[in-house]
Amino acid sequence: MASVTPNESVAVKRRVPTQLRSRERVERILDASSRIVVEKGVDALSTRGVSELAGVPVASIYQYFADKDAILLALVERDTEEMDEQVRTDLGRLEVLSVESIVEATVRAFVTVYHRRPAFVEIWLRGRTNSAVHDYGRRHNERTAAELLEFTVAAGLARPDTPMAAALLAVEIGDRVFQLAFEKNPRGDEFLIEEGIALVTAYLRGYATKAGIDGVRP
Amino acid sequence: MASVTPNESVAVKRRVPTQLRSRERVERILDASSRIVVEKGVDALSTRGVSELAGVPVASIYQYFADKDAILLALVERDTEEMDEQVRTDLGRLEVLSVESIVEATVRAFVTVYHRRPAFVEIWLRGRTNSAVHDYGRRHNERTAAELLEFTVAAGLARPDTPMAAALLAVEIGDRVFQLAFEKNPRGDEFLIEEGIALVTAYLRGYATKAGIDGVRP
Amino acid sequence: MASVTPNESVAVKRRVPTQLRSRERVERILDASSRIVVEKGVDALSTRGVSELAGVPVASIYQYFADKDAILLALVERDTEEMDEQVRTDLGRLEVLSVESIVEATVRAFVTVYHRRPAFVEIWLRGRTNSAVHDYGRRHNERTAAELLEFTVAAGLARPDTPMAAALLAVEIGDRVFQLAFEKNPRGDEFLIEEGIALVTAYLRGYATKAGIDGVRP
Amino acid sequence: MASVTPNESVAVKRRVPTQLRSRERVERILDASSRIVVEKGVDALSTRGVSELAGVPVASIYQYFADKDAILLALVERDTEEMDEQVRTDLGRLEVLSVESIVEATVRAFVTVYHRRPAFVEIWLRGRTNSAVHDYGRRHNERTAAELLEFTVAAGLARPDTPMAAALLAVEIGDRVFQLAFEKNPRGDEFLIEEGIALVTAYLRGYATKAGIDGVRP
DNA sequence: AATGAATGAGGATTCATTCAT
DNA sequence: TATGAATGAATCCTCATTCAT
Repeated sequence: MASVTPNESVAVKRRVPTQLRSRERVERILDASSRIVVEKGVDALSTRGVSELAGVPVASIYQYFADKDAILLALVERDTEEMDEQVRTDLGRLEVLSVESIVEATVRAFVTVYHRRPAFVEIWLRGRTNSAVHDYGRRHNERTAAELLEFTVAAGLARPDTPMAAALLAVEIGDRVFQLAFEKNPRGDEFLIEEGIALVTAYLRGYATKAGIDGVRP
Repeated sequence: MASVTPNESVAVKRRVPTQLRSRERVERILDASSRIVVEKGVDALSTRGVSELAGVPVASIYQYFADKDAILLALVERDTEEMDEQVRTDLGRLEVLSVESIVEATVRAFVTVYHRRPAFVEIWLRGRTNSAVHDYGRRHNERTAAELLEFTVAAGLARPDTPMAAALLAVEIGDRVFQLAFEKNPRGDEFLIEEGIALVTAYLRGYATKAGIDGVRP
Repeated sequence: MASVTPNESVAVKRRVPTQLRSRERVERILDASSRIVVEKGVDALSTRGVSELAGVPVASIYQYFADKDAILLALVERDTEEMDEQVRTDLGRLEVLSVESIVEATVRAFVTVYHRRPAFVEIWLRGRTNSAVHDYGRRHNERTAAELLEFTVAAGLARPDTPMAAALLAVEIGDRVFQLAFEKNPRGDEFLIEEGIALVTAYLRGYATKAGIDGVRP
Repeated sequence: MASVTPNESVAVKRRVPTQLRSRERVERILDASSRIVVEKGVDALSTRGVSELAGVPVASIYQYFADKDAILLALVERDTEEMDEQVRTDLGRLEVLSVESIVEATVRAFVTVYHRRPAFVEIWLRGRTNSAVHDYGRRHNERTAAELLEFTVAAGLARPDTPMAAALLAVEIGDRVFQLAFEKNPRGDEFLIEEGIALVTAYLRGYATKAGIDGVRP
């Protein structure tokens, strides 16, 4: 990228910046895994299958991943990060902060990422039997709930005594709405998503302050 | 080995009506499967394992079940029937019919059966990766939603134009509340169950008639 | 073998007495294993190798043997039994009972079987790293020592207070003499065998009664 | 990263004499291998395991050792040398030279080293399936036997016509006594060791001169 | 109807070694 | 000299299902 003399450039062809090669291969493994998961489900993910689809020897997979679960986990992490980022961004853009606007923005952020990452839908919404993924999902939901709770309490939207379990329930319910909405429709059933927003909002209003219900400027 | 006349010997063979023997063996297979599922999870269900625990040769299992999924399905059906029966009974006993009382009674009926049938919890709430179970679950939820909708509309509690999807969403949300509530606590987390009832009730009120909100005598 | 009518005989062809087929296959598996062990050593024994050589699918091996160790063990047991039988027979034929004649007869019985079973030499004398075989060997040596001790004490050849550990040491030493004698020479180095007999006899004389040294009629 | 002049940087690289670095790394590799062998047995020795424990890249191991067997061999050589040294020293200190005193001193020297080097016990007494180790062991026993024979004949303790095979047998028997004595007891079973000394001594007396039996001043 | 026996296909993971840099 | 990366070949074992009897 920086100043590279032609000579070096030629050299590069022979040296094939090892680290780049690695990263590339990891990506190929993840992409292959992703495709398999999307097309056949989490249970159908096998090292051999990944190896064939990625064009990478089985043994080499173990150079980058400790075991099969690690692949799944990496897949989830990759998308999860993007997801969190999207939520943060979208929440940051809100012009009015209220329980409703926050729920809606969050849900929409999720939907955006689900659209962009079909594998995520498969793993996240359907593949959580795998205990690694399951645990990760549970922990992520807990983290999400905690962050949202903290955020809304700090912003004066949620009552300070709101139980963590309520926040978690809301997140989990949202999760299930997604599961349902993406069940048959890969784009997500719009009616269900809207109802889900309404449902969660209605539930959380029970823990909202007046500001949380009326809305405030950020 | 003892003194048995040939005739008796033959008679004995005929004595036990084949169909009865079959039914008994099917039960043993289901019971064994049930135990395995409860103790080790759906993925650990194997024909060999069932065979050993049930004391029935592997090959014989295929006399009664087309394949492994069929066992799981039969297991679910058995419990599901009991579940529906419980719901019907409990709803029949209600002294006041309202969205709230119906939701509560239904949820409580489910909890009752979950307590009685730990295998059901395992399969129903955790084992739905298996696509046979998953599909059955989805279909059962649809049936349940349809029946509840029909019932409440007929009773004048729900608005006639209530979309089927709303009823289904309510049922599915309830489902997830159970998943969550039984996640760590085998008796079901009471807070979550109560919040779930509140949550679903709040949501369904949006589709209720005045009677549905105020309550009526059955 | 017993009275078989021609008709039955024909039937046999179609039914291929299942049990016979099984036994035959087990033998083939054991023979194949035996060959591999003899030719390449215990560590080279692999399920795949056995499968190929025996012409039996890998999966089928597991029908007869719980795991790889079980094969080795079966191999050892098969030969071990023969070994014990040979010792018993040869001891029974002795015209004079003395420490010397017993040691000699026992050693010679072992040599006889080693000659007949080359695989046994490999497993027994070289392959005892495998812990299953090792343990079996250790236990067998203990049993052998105990039996010989009991026998000689009962016959008034060994002093009643002879410690078990001495008998075991003698057996183990004999074992090592065999290891050494068969190390390079597949027929067993005669000098070493003779010296071994002398050596063990000399050692055991320390625990012998007068009769044990002079010899008695059985 | 800190203030280092180019010259120093180069100097540092040169400062540590490559050969020293090598020797140090070889030691670390051997120490790591030793630990693995002691703790998990010879079969558990893997290049990766050694690499991790020694903090030396797998590939680098191949700079110092041709292959895995070479590591084992080096390990054995290292301890073997110490063993021989100990024997030489202890024999040199004897005040009376006789078959008995020599056997005893030799055995005790071995025991001393076994106590000091648990890895040696593991490899030498248990790990001789590995053919490299096995062969080395055999050769070492032969060398030991030859040296002892030469020494005792020269000292007039053993008859000049004593066959080499007898000396070797004695050494091998001693070897097995050790195997047996250290089998369960990591300190070596004292009864077995004593009996072993008696046993070997008794055997070798058959080849001793009068001086060898009565003893002489060195 | 019942079943012992058989098996193809596939599972994850490990390992010693090589090679390009 | 040193090494990160790569991999072919093997490892043992499990499983759902079929079929001859």
